[in-house]
Amino acid sequence: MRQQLPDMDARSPSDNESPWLPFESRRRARDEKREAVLRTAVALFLEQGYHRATLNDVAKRLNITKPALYNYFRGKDEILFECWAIGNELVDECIAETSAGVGSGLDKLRKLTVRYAELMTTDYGKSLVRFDIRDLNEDNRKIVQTAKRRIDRAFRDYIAQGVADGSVKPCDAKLSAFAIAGSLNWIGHWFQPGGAMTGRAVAEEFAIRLTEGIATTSTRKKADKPPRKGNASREEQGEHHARTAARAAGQSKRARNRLR
Amino acid sequence: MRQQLPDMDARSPSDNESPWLPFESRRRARDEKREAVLRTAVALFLEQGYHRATLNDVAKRLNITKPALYNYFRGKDEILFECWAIGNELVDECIAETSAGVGSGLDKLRKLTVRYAELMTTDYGKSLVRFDIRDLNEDNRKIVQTAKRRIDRAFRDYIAQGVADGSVKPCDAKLSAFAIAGSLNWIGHWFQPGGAMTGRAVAEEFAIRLTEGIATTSTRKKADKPPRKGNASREEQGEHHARTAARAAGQSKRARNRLR
DNA sequence: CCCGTATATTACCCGTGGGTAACAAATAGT
DNA sequence: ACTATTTGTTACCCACGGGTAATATACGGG
Repeated sequence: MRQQLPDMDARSPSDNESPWLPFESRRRARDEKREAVLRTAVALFLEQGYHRATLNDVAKRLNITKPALYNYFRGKDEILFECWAIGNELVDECIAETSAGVGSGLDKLRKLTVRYAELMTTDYGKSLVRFDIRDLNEDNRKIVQTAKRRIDRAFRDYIAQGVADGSVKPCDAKLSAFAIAGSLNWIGHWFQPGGAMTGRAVAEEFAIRLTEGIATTSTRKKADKPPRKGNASREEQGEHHARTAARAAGQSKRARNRLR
Repeated sequence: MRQQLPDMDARSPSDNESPWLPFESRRRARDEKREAVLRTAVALFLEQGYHRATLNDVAKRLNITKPALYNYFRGKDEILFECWAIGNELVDECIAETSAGVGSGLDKLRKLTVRYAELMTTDYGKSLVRFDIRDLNEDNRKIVQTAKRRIDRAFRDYIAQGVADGSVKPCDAKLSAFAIAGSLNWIGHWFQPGGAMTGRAVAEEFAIRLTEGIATTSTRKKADKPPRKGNASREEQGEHHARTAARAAGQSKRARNRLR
């Protein structure tokens, strides 16, 4: 009786994909649905704010009803935490990649800055800085706090390393890290896709701007030509999607938070 | 019957002053109480977050009960807005003072940066960046958005002015302003009084650090000696308190938001 | 001394939204 | 086909907190 026109849903195979087509054909992999919930939730939490966004809103956007969400999560705060956790995995990958690479302290600082900045233009990245830690339960709050310290440590270590190898002017690593990370975190508050600049463009601009104050070498090597259409940046975009896919596949640990 | 021991309250004349001594002697200037509500509310909203902090909490901390708050405010969101408005007045004063002064674009940018940074270490300053605009009604939200644009404009104008007069390297004023203001705004998220550095110390460090990247002249003139005990900085502290007092007295416009 | 106004209290309303219970439909295995 | 399991649904509970009504207390002016 509620068989509303299937044409409406067949119109877009990967539009803003919800695995739950209105009522029928809801056979699908569990984890796929779980991730769909998180995608929708993080978007809604960012749009409306965690407290204004209700679970009914989340469910409605997925063509299901609120109690169905409880098949995948214990409650609202767990959804919040899982959204954050995905963002955190992405940050961890940034740090891991950067640390694995070669280069001076300044090089690594810049590399991390670019990656982190671009992450801040995505939903899961924003969740790292716009969600309120106090909405989590005791355990998860501790996890988040520890992770935040880890990120801060990464910035600080690269700066200290740069001071040691001469690529960075002598400075207070702690304060410099706060200054840089703060500026990057703030991106998560104002960036909106669809604006004048892409996330990648913003990231590259910020990386230069934020590090040129403490670098010993001048940053002004190339002219101000916009880095559009460079095959290098195109390649990196591909890499980005590869990373996202890899994360989706390798969510190993969190994936078995299942209970039932 | 509820005459709880007056010793407990007589112990501290200016401790964490609430004009409502437990039950008696509640004759006091109206505006003084109104401001006390705001002081308490902003502190609580920052501690707990706006949605977790209840009006009962606010009232309890003032030794009164929830409905009494409605003698001074129409509702919770108006309290939030008024807290924000005080912070905004303080910012406006920073901008006005800076614009009134003399100096190059870089000088002004630095001056504003110092003042703004220090403001971010205070409760009312934090309210500017930690309160969620979406908790306000339509009208107030517009006011806040306009004010935010004004602040951004100030940073941008000083940078552009600096580029024009040669004190600032040629750069995209918009992005540079975002980078600087973002870093400063983030102070409001991590600074806690009682830490290793005072608000003023953080402010001065950030002002140097954030502007040295775009300045044409090197910032490294004086050594790293902490600027304590300088008569100039002492004078500025005095000036700061004078400003605070002036604001308390001259809240002219908002003060007659009275209705009844 | 009495009354009006301001300001506080107690008692209450009620919308909201997270969470649960009971039940139904689809799926997979045998 | 029959049944167990998964995964939905509908209907409900109830704690919480913003907001209001009715009322009491203090103060200030005639």
